[in-house]
Amino acid sequence: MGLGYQASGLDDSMSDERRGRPLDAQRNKVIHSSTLSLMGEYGYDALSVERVAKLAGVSKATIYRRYPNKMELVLASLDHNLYGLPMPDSGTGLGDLMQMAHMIRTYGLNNETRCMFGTMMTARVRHPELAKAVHERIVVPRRQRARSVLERAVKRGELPAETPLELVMDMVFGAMLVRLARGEAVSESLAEHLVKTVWFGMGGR
Amino acid sequence: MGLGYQASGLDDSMSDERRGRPLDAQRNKVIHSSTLSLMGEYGYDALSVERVAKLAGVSKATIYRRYPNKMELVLASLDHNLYGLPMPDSGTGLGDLMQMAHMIRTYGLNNETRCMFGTMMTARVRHPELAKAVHERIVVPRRQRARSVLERAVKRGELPAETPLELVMDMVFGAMLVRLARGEAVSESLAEHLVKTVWFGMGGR
DNA sequence: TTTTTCCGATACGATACCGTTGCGTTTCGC
DNA sequence: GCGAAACGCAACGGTATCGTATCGGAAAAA
Repeated sequence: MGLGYQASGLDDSMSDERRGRPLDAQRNKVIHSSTLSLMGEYGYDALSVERVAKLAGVSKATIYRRYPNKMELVLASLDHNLYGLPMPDSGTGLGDLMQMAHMIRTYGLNNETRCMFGTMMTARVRHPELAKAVHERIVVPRRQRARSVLERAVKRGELPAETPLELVMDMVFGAMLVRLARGEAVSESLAEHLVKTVWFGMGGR
Repeated sequence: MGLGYQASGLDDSMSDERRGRPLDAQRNKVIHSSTLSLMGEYGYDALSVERVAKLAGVSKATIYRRYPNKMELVLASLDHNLYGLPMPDSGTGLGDLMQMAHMIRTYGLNNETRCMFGTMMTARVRHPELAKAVHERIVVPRRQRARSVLERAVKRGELPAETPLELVMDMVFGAMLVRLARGEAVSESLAEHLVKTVWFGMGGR
């Protein structure tokens, strides 16, 4: 993408040919995680570089030595702190979908997700590149995984070939998200009901 | 509640006993609509009173003469600019649900909705009263209407008595919302597919 | 008519944040 | 060790915003 800070030698894969003391990789991590943590608490607008520095126990100059501005700091943090995405494999499509719903319910319904999604929605007009980045680096991978799972179900003949898979995922995640937005819990039985409604409503078996 | 500006005589229902020139009701309207318009464009954080004043063609002092601070301005604007909520009545529960989905699709999938919902999500930690206000004054009335429609369908025997009506609404609106968040359109046929999936998945007839 | 209050304009202080810079110190490659 | 660059600290200029205050003029109640 040609981001400025990469030209400064931050790129991991390339050998650092600068002479003096190198950037401390340990500090990169704490900066990234602090940034994401505050993003999940405040959202982009109310996130300040000073707070990131304080939380990370790092000087502000140390941050600006790595990234030219706040936006690049956030974008880089999004890149470097992606958790793993385990592929469910219960043997049946319905079981897989249920497992994914369970994972969302367990790990995805928290302040971070709500704030990150809220930021993505609010930012679309004023900070389109931020919205795009959150979408590409957080939303897309998860949707891609879900799509793979559902495509497998179609191949198995558990779902009709013409099933709009996008809609399946939108219904499951969307329903959970609006409850998260309202601050309401998603019980295990509700999640189960949700998945079954979508699955059988789509003609699954 | 004891809001400051009500003590200043802004309360509509009570007779204004102050002596001099009264507040211009015409200016109230333009201030409220300007506030909501900018809320739908920027979100709460990036909303500035100066911008509201400029858009409304009004002095900043005129705003602060009415509301003690930015938060009260936004809360009051949310109160005073609620559009009507027509009740669908197509004769069948499925038709009603379809009509509601159509209304959301036509009037609800825009920048304002996205930004307002995003603000509600992002604000929940730092501005809980704002999130609560958006919820109570925008979300709740719409959900109440949807619930009434679905309860009628249950009474008619078109939906099982034990149907979790909350979930029905969450699925329909949630699926549309996540598409809105991603900036993707909701076609007429997709909305139809969505509603039918929920309806028949829930055991409707 | 008198008095009270609104209104627009404008300036103001306070605060917060961005991004930059300088300095003395520390760490690392060579 | 030497030199180069990172690091923490701190200060800075610039900008934006909040909320207050002051002013002259206009409007409307009393």
